[in-house]
Amino acid sequence: MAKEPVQSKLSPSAIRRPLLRWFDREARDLPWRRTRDPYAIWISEIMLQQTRVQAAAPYYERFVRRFPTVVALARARLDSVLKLWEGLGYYCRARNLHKAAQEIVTRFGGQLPETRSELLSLPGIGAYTAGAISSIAFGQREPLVDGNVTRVLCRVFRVRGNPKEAVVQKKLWSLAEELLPAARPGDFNQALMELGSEICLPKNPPCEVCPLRRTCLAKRHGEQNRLPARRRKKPIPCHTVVVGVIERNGRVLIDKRPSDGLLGGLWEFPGGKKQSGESLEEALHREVLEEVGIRIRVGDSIATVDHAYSHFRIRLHAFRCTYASGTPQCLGCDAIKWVRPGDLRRYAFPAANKKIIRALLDARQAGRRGSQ
DNA sequence: AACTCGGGGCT
DNA sequence: AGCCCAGAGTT
Repeated sequence: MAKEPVQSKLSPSAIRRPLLRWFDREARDLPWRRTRDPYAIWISEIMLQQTRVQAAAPYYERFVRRFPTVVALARARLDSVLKLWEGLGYYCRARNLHKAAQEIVTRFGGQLPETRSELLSLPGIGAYTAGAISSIAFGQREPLVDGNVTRVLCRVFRVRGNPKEAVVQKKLWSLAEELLPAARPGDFNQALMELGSEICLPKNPPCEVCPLRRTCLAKRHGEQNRLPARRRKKPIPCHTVVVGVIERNGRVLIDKRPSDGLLGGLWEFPGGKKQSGESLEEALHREVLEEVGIRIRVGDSIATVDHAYSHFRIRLHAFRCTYASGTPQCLGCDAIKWVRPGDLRRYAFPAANKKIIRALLDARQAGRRGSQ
């Protein structure tokens, strides 16, 4: 007995033809669509993981200009890769990219592998990215499912389960595979994502201009705003964080975060989470002593910054401090350094720290003007 | 299956 | 104040 198709109600060609025709007419002119270099396409796909096109585009341009080949990236220092990645988020992507480049040199002679399974063996390349590179860069008939494709398929085929569940995921991948044509698989995959990004929006999609308006089952049932099924999210905690810009002899102290974990490999000002019952100043004394082993004097506030991460948020208080006593040592970090404020730009900092740096340099500039 | 891991733009 | 984004890796 032959295996039954996952969804036989809609014929593949009823979706392929209008979708590809629409894509040929409406596809955005994106930087990574102007190249056929698998290396460049790989870079773009890593940058686009959980990241909007508009956010990734300028990073992509800078990155491929600075590191034009696999070999150039493999030879680069990780710190310079992180500096180029600064502000883009999910910094493990930069570490995996660097490591994968070195593996491509040693295992594949510097050429990106073409098969899905070989691509999957590289760090930072999962199911989606393996499908994207093999189909877009190498023209192979490999499906992909991302957030956009999930929304499109859940609506067109009226899939009502929670897309986070494994059984629903499996169904979506099966649908994507069945729809995929042998000709132009890369364009078809991009067309599905483009539709999710431009027409099949999360809320109030403009179905009347959608190329799939005649086949979409969600539209037929008026359920396009209820699919895909929403998952409830837990409330996220808010932490109070305090950091010190510690000055000594015209330099400030920064430390490098451990390479694994949150914001790994980036630099920051010493500090940490305030505990309940503790004042901001007490917390700062304690955290600085625990992290870099010195005693400080706490001065004026520089800035207070609210910042949201994926699964928690912080209110960050930054204080101007001066060194008091003790020898700086690397207790809860990978490295420490005294740097001139003007050299802070050379180091990769998290976004919340960048806001502090800006406030710091602005105040410094104002001080100079005032003294003249 | 549930967590961890950023940052920004839109509603 | 959530929601979502061309997801991957770990537990």
